[in-house]
Amino acid sequence: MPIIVDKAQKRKDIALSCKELFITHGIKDLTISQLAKTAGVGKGTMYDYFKNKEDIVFEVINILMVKHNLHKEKELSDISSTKEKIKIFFNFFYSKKDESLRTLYKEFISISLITANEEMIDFQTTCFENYYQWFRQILQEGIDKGEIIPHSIHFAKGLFATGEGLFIASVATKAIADVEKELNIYIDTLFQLIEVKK
Amino acid sequence: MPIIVDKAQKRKDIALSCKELFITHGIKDLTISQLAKTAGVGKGTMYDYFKNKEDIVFEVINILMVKHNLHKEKELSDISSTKEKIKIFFNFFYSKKDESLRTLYKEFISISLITANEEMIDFQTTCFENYYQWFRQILQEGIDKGEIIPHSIHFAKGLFATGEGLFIASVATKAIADVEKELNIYIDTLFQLIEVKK
Amino acid sequence: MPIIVDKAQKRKDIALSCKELFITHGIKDLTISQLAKTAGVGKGTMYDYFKNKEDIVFEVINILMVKHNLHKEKELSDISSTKEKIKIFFNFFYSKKDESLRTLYKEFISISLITANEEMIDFQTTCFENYYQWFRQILQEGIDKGEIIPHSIHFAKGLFATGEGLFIASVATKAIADVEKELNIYIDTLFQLIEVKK
Amino acid sequence: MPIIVDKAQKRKDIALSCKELFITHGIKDLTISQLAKTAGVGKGTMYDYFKNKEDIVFEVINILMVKHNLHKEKELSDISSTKEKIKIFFNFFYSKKDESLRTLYKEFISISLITANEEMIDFQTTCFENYYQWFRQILQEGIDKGEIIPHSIHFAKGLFATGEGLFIASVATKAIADVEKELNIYIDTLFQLIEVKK
DNA sequence: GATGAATGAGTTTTCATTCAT
DNA sequence: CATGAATGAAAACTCATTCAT
Repeated sequence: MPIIVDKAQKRKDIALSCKELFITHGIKDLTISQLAKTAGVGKGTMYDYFKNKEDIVFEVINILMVKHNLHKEKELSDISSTKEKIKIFFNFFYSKKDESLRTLYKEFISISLITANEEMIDFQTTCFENYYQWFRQILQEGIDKGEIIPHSIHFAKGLFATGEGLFIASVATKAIADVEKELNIYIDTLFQLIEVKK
Repeated sequence: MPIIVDKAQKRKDIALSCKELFITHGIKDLTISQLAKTAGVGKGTMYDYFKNKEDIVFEVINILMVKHNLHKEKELSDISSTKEKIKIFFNFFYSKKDESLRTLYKEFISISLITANEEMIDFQTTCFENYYQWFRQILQEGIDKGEIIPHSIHFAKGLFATGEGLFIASVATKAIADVEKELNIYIDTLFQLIEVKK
Repeated sequence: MPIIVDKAQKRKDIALSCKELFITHGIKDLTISQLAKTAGVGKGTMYDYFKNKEDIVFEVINILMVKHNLHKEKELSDISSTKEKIKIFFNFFYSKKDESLRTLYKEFISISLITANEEMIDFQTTCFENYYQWFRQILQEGIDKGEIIPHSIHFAKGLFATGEGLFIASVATKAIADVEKELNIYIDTLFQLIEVKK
Repeated sequence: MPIIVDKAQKRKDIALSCKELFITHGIKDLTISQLAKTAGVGKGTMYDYFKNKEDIVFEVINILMVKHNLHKEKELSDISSTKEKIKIFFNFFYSKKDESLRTLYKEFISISLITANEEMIDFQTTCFENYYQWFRQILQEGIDKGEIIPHSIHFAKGLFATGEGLFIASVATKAIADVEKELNIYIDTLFQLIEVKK
């Protein structure tokens, strides 16, 4: 009787074994050989489960993202203030806890910008829309509760973009020394305008 | 007596010869050999003027950026409305005219995120601060003219980040079909809040 | 199940295939490509088994040295005269039979003098000490048999050095037309002094 | 009126300017560019005075050798003991004072063993014969003075070879920790045999 | 199902040498 | 006389991918 392997699970297992290596060594400098050795499988096996190196990164990000989202969802459920929710969301861009995912995310954006294959774009699109919907919902709830003005719903897309833009600037330049501070300034300034004065 | 060459000028000349190739073929897929051939010089000559491939991109971006800035400055001087100025600034992210620089800029961000050498970071920092100051000045002038509320000055950094964030999202995802529209929505929404109602 | 290869054996096999080429063309003028082609393997395979070109030479010398030593040991066992033994030992430096190893050895010394990595030095040290011990033993046996005076034991290190020095001079100059003759003169002169007169 | 340049002198001047660089950086790792810059002349000029890089090394060694020989000759003239003279000669292989020339000499031997062009061989031959004659003369004088036995004249060639052999072994192996000591052991042992007992 | 041995195209980079001025 | 700009051949080395077992 042949051994039946849960392909999807093994794919996840291999990807997770590689996670640490990706975080410590960066994506670019890793070879399939190293990754295979780390995962404790043969090089050929890597190709049974992944199309190529990017595909592995892809899976790792995917796993971490899902985990991160679950966590964030829970975190958000405890918060009632709209502004606070937005801030909670944004702490991905600076919290110590998310450092490894952030490192990976940075590299993933970099790869996405150059080698934009369909799957990557689809994945990034899903992510973006997921977060966009999140913002939409948070803002809508705030509007419904009368916390913020109805108009603020239009900031949903822009808000995420601002976070990502500041994050990238903080990584690629010395102009943003403290992302957290800058994000907070931005959010505070915005909320002074959109909060309903009672 | 030997020929004395204006090194800086020749560097610029070579870089410009490569510009088109970079735009059409992308940075990653070009080899020094191809670039040298295109520039009509030997491979060794390339290494006399540039440290490596990135250094060439660097020079190209630099040249185009300076040119772009000069042009934008002129463009802005004809405009008096603060909101319009911001929009003018942002059309870099979607105007047909800036497409090639944009393509390059995208790849440059990508490289910056991964191979962060000191020079690149410094260049990116200069760019960021340059644009940040621009926004600051535009907003300050608007405030001084009584067009927008004093508080809006705090959006300076965030505004550029929003532009860049939306741009990246537009490149890496399908979620932003029309950057121009999204940017305009964002700016319009924001200005409704910061414009001084008369 | 994958093919499991005896790495050490294959290393030896490849090295031996390259032997002839090294001898006829010299080390310096050979490229990994040529060597790979000669060995009938791919360039990458060469790098699977050897760190670099020097490492291949290293293995070749190693193999030939071991073989040579075994042979010499046998040759020496048939001889009883101390002087004759020394001569037998030295014929490495001129015998027709050892020409190829000698050619390689010459190049190896050359490399050792310039690129002194730890492994090479260790190998050379082992060789030197091996031969030194040989001389020591030969001389000691001669002393024990009453053939030569006890004092001669101090020549052990010097003797090997003299051989090597004359060999190098014979390769690098025209001053030593006939190494065999010079070595014999030296040995004969020395033995006239250290032989116990009966 | 054209400037008349003393070709031979300028050749010497350039070579001497390069001396330090050769000693500190080794021959192999220096480029003509660096040497030209160090000598304060153009690359083209280097080719006016030297055939190639080896030719420069050649000239440097030549100059240093001549200087060294003059010095040694003077040193020897103050000594009367034959044994002491031999030792004085050999201290080239370990004295602190000759370290730079020795470093260069080592590399020169290395080059000679591989790229044996006619001129190098001729130069090495001249050197060898020069030293050989020196030893011959020292020994002959010792014989004439009745210090050492007539037979010792046959050691002339061998003696130099022993020195060189020990030197090379000391550079390429860990087996000769203290060249000075080994050389002295060798000479002392030999002189016990060839000195005329009074 | 799994493996790891084998590959070779492809790229970067160096540097001796030439030669127009 | 002197120069340094320009060259391009040449070499080392990497690594994603294949495939026989």
